[in-house]
Amino acid sequence: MGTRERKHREFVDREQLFLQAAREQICADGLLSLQMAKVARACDYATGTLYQHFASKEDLLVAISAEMSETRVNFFERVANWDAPSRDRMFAIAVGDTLFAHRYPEHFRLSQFVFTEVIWQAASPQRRRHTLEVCRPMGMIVHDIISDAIVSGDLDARGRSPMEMALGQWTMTLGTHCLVHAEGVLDLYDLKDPYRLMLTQIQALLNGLQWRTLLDPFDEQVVNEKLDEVCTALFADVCAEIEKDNRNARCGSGGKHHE
Amino acid sequence: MGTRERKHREFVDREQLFLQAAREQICADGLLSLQMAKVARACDYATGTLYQHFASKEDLLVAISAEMSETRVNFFERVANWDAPSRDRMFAIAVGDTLFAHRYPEHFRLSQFVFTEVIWQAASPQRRRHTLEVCRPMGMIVHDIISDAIVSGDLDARGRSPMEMALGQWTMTLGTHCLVHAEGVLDLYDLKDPYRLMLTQIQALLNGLQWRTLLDPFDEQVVNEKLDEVCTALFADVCAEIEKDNRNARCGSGGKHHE
DNA sequence: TCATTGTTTGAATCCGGTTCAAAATTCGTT
DNA sequence: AACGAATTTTGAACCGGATTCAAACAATGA
Repeated sequence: MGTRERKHREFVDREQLFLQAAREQICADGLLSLQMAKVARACDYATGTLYQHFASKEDLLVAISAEMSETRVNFFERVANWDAPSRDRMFAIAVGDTLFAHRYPEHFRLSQFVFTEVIWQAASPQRRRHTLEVCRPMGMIVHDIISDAIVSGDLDARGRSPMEMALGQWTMTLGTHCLVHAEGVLDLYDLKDPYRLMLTQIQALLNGLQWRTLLDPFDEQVVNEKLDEVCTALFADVCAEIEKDNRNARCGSGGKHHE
Repeated sequence: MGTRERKHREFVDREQLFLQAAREQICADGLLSLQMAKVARACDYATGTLYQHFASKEDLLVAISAEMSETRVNFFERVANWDAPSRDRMFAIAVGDTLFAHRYPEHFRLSQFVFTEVIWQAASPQRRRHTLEVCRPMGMIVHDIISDAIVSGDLDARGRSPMEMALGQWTMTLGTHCLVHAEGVLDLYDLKDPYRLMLTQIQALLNGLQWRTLLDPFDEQVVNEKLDEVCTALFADVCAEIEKDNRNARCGSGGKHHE
């Protein structure tokens, strides 16, 4: 009998509904003023029902972050399936992440908050485990790119494991996301367009790792060509949406920005 | 008459007292369970008095972070006054930060939380301004190192501003701090000793930027020598304290760790 | 000494997350 | 269809803790 399955599907759908509503509220009024009761109300359910799905407010926040991460993983997968030199794919990972950041500006803000001890520890252990599981493929894809690079001779890891080699680029992108969301910090030194600057620094890093083929990271022309190549080959749709959004500011999926 | 000054000094002292007590509570019970009333109580003042100093709980957290940052600035200053090649000084900045992270393990956890939109926006504008002001010298010191590098010919910035050149290392250290505090993430790929790995990646980055004199970032020997040089020349005291703490785990300034 | 101004106090208020007993619904059985 | 057990939903009550603010207190100065 399919009654158990139907129940389960309905449950999943409702969870989706809650997540969606919560995301919209965050986009509309900011992380600050997300309220459990409002989320439930918006979906025409009682507060208690919301708690059938999420052990706490923190748990809900982590769940949203995990869901967004699935989309992010999709960006990584595009790169994984791209037939291009290993170094270009590694670079494409970074480019994808900057596009993702543009397309879903709330994601890294939320993610930064969610990985904070206070929030992370207040989420349920299952939720934490699931979230890490969702994120794992991103690392694995990078891992595989580096393995390819090593076997193909593009990179000499000198006995380092692939993830050890990845750490520089990983932390650089992560740090850039942080910096972008740390209001006022970039202004201190009046830095513009941090993501573009990051891509230059990443090219420099890849050079420093002797990842073939080397290129001149300070040649705007060259880096822009690489960038465009990635955008058209892998992220044409995303770039188009970003273009569109530039007129018609949106966020997550629908709803107007708060202040 | 010095009565106004005395008043003011007492006020500053009391603020210090509150900050100290709050720091201790965070160390003892975690960020999670910091309570305004408890902090006031611990200092034998009423809750309201605490609110004379800090507009809100968030404001207090940001204030703690700013105070810790002053210590961090001191680490940067040691490097600023060090007579060594520009590249070694740039590297020393990163080393200093890893030592700082070891010495004050709570700082970056707090800092990550504090720069979160939710907390940052809930602090008073004055507090935010002051905090940024406290942090500014760190950037300026790095700025000056890079300027030196450029004029001395160690580095060709190719028209980039010093801070643009700094961004790679900056984000890499920042990202590493984030990663270290994102519980479970490093375990996913079973990465050990992220700070040490970061130093290797930074050397690779500096090579990629063509910052003279180049060295082999994968030669453990070479990097360790650089590392030791910085530790003995600039951070002997800190390293000694870290040694000591390794036996006798402490935090901030006194008080036992929570769970 | 007394009025004025400024500071401290902590009980009362407020807010929103969380709970849970009651109400509603579902489901299997007769 | 009717019944009752099991499950789900409901939302008002509960609770913890941040924040406020009127009253008490202390300092200043005329």
